[in-house]
Amino acid sequence: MINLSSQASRRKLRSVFDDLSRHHGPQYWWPGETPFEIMVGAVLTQNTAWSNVEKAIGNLVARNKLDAAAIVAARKDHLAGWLRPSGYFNVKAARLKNFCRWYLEAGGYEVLQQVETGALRQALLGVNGVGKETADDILLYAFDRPVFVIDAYTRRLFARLGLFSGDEDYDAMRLAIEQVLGPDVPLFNEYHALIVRHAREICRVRPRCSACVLQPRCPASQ
DNA sequence: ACCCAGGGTCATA
DNA sequence: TATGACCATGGG
Repeated sequence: MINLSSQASRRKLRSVFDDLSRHHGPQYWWPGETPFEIMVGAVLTQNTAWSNVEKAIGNLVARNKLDAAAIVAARKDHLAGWLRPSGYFNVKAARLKNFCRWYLEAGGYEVLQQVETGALRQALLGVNGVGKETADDILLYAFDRPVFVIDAYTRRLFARLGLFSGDEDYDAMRLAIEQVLGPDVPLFNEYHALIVRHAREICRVRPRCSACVLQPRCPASQ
């Protein structure tokens, strides 16, 4: 990893954000009406296109099952059926049940909002099916905690900008960026949203534009 | 037909 | 600690 404490790296991280922000405008993330819906979406979007997640959440809403107690009470095969469009539906049915069981036993949103960020992160990581990125999505977007989410796009972008080698440990990369840019919840929120937006709506339409550095096999970055 | 998606777990070495 | 197999639908 390069020296992120240098002024050059700091300015680079800022200027990339400014460019993305000017280009795309505000993103209003995370899509979802409530913190609980954001948490459900974070689990369902694991390695999955958001358009498919929306269908699964739509199924839950249509059956009045977008609720932790209802999900815990539901039969697993029924839940899997509702989650089918989001892929990995058997795995995700189990994961979502695990998460909801923990969420209820922990006391729900108001209680969890009182928990210190590091402890809350550890608790989330203790849920089978919640890994680091999912936990950080939940911390940042459902609990408004100053956590920088590291996903595959973020690794590619920062690696190809020369800020990282790309294969750093997740938390080493996260902490380094958090030190340089934050703590700043609105900035972390918008930065991650812009990176995903940039990959989703530009690179596919114009595969040779500079944004294609976010794609797995970018001809302009190898 | 192929590639990819807003990952994570588990078994194995 | 570090790979590899596995999970699975839907859009480009």
